[in-house]
Amino acid sequence: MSSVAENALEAVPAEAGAKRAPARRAMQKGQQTKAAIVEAALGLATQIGLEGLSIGALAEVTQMSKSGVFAHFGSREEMQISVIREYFNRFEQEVFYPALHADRGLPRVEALFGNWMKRVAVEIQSGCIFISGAVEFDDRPGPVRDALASSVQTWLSALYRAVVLAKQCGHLRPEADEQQMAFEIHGLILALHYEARFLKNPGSIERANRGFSNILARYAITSV
Amino acid sequence: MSSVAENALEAVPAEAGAKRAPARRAMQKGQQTKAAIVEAALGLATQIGLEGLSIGALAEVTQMSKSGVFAHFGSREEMQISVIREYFNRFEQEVFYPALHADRGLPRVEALFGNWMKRVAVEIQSGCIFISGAVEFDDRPGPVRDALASSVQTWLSALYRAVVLAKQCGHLRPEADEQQMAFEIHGLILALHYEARFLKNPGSIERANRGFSNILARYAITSV
DNA sequence: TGCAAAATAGCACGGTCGTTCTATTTTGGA
DNA sequence: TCCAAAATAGAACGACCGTGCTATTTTGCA
Repeated sequence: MSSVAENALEAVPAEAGAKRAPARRAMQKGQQTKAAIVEAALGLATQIGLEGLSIGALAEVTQMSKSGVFAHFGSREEMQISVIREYFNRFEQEVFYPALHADRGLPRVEALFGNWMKRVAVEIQSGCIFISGAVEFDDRPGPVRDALASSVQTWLSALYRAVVLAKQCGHLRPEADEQQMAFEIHGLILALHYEARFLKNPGSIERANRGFSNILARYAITSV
Repeated sequence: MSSVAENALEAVPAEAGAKRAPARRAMQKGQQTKAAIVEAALGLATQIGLEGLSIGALAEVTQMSKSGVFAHFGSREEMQISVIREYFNRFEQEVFYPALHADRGLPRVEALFGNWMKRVAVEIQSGCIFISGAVEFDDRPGPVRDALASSVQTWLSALYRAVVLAKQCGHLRPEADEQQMAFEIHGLILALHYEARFLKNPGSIERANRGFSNILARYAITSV
């Protein structure tokens, strides 16, 4: 077995107690509002970053009072963490779970990368919290950084385990280094985001896809 | 010839007029102070980002008054741009120029990457303005973004031209795509910065170096 | 050495920030 | 329908922000 975290993509704990509501009833008014706030915050955060988020701006967008918004979280940090959780959940739904329908091994790795690419292609316009947040919090310890880092690690570990599985299935050369391969894939996504979103270089998406083909050509068994 | 900017690493103009001082005399007091402020600002900006820079914090660090600091720039944006210029100059001195001593072709590409790696290895602790700034300003048009983007483009173009030269020297396979190669190299640097600085994953430097070897193995002529 | 000019300080302004405290309104089960 | 509890609003706070204005100090050539 691998030396990396076994527990997959269910890391982030569920909302700390969750008010002990009678199991499963329709959402209370408060939670609906909170969900709407988080939704709006997510939209803002992808564009201007987690640090750019402010209670005041959020209140304006949601047509509420500052204190009304604030009361749902108790602190700005908790609000940021809620946004990270929501972002992570959507990432999971959009990128990770659908890829599980692909066959174990190389097909699943390709599906993971493909879904990731689809998402990043959209995020060229909207922005990506995992990338902007990493820069904002790489030097700032605290619960927000922890939530962010654990979300990212969970996803990267899932990718890594898919690669390990591919090797176990005999789809990769025996000398292939799984961590190395995951690292190089990560680099392609980051270069795409950087060059397309910041530099606005055209053709970045094609280059990322070609880069992935190159990686496959290096690590995969060519003729089976 | 290539379709990318011909003019190399001397882009950023020299301080707008430069006060028309009688040619070359010892630095006036004001310029010394300004240099000291920029130096301090550079240290702050690499850690907390260009957006994290504040006149007040800068005044505290340099033991000056807010207005004293402010007067040297006239606006916060101009101060940020000064920092970008200084960062670019040092990057040039440290990464680009020394590599010109290497022979044209693959040796020079290797030197560029090697110097870049040396710098990023340090920046795992201190931070990199080209990376954090890209995230902070990818959605914020204006002179700061322009200064940043043009600095980065200048450097990436220099790298690209070195790759083109390598191909012209016959060091690369004829089917090698120079833009593609530069893109993949950029990805390695970004992945290194992300995984080492934010995630604190050990072994990232080695992985970036191995990634570069893999790229060379793909694009370079193996036996000459 | 004197004196204009440059550099720096001090202070105040209007604005935004997160947060707290205290009403007021709304909700939903008994 | 009533009423406690939950949700929301409103106002105020201290802190920091960039910037403009006016002294005051320092500089460096004549």
